[in-house]
Amino acid sequence: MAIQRPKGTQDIFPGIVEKWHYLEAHIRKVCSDFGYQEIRTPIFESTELFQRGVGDTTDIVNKEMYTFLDKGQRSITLRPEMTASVCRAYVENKLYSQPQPVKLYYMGPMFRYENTQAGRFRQFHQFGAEVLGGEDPLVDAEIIQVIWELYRRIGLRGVEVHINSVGCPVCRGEHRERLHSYLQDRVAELCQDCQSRFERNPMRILDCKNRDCQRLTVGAPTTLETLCDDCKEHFDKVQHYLRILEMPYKINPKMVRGLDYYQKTAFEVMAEGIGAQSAICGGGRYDGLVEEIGGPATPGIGFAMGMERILAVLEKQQAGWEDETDYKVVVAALGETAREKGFQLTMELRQANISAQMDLLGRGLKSQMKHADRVQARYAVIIGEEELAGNIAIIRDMKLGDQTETALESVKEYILDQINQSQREV
RNA sequence: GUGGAUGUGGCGAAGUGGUUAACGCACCGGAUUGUGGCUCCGGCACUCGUGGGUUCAAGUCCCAUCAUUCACCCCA
Repeated sequence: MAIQRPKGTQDIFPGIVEKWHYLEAHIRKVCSDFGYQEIRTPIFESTELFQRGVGDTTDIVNKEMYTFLDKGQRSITLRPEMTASVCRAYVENKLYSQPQPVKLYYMGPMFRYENTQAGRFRQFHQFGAEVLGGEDPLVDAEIIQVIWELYRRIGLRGVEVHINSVGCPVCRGEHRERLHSYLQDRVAELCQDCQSRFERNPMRILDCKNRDCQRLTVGAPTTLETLCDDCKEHFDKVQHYLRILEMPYKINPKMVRGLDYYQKTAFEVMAEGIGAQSAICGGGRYDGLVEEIGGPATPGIGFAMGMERILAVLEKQQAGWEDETDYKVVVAALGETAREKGFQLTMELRQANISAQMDLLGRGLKSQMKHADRVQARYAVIIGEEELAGNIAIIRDMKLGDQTETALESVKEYILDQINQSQREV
């Protein structure tokens, strides 16, 4: 049997790749408008980075990493997310000595060994942004605004922003105690996962999807109820700023994100109509992370969004992307000498930034014309023996169906004129 | 890791045990020996996912296996 692509990966080819270009272009523009600069980091890193950065209790580290030993017996992992990498790069390159905060964004493939389903892949793409060195709640509001503004520009509708505060090391202890005593008597009724969470990371029991667990946590203390003064003020201010920007959001006290490094603000964006995996973006504040991986104490916040999922929502809405008006030219030449002339002409057109193609298979005129139609060429330039003898070419407007003759050396000028004219009409 | 669904030519899709496995689209060629989009004609299946089994006979039944897909967990 022929070799096929690994499970959970995809080939993106013409017809679809244009949608990626569309999304990527908007992402770059929004980031640029907000003053974020692109960072590119390695696709693989030391396994230890993710173990420490993402957290040992997470599913990502426990069961989803692509980890292998390289020939030097180093444990290497294909990045499952990029926040840890960005923080590593920040520390390693001493970006903390540059003007703060450092505002970065990235796009690229991530890898997680999971079973696939709608909206879930083993190699998928994320766009994300991170702000390092800024602890003001205004930073939180700005970064959420980046997300919202992108969605506004690409016309994404039907999404909800959920926010929450999961507290900080100061107030987590109290929450943990109160949650423990609340659930103490009913631990046995929790699902298996939550029974182990009870000791390791009880907070996450709150957003367990198991029905029994949801029932048991109906009146359970949320992190919001136990926020320390600092966290509470921070959360209030984030909301205040979001309101100033007239950004709609919902407070979801039970949203506790799966990664260990989050504290204070956490947020998630949900979409409908793309299957069970409805989270299109997630993020939060991670003030202890940079220190955790060996850097100076540095506040940080960021998000990541799944580009496949964004495209899925756009597809669902049938929201398009602008058609690029591309004036393609196909040069149809017959006979060796004409083909040589045509080849030169094709090059000239391309040098003038006109998309031009020529038959490469030595086909007959009919086939070449048919091909010109198939590739939706606006103009066909026909050069045969007769034209060659008269040093002319036929220029056929494929859309209007009429054609004229012009001197061989003025073909380029003629087509440029035509293009200019029709652009003025539009 | 767990559960369900599916697996016929490039794509979509008939086929409910029995001659050379429909059809549509796409692709290639021809009908005007130099001109597209419509029409007509023709071309394009050495594994019906793979391997076993049942049967005189299997794409059609059974088993296994692989793949795809949806869902659970979790996440983007």
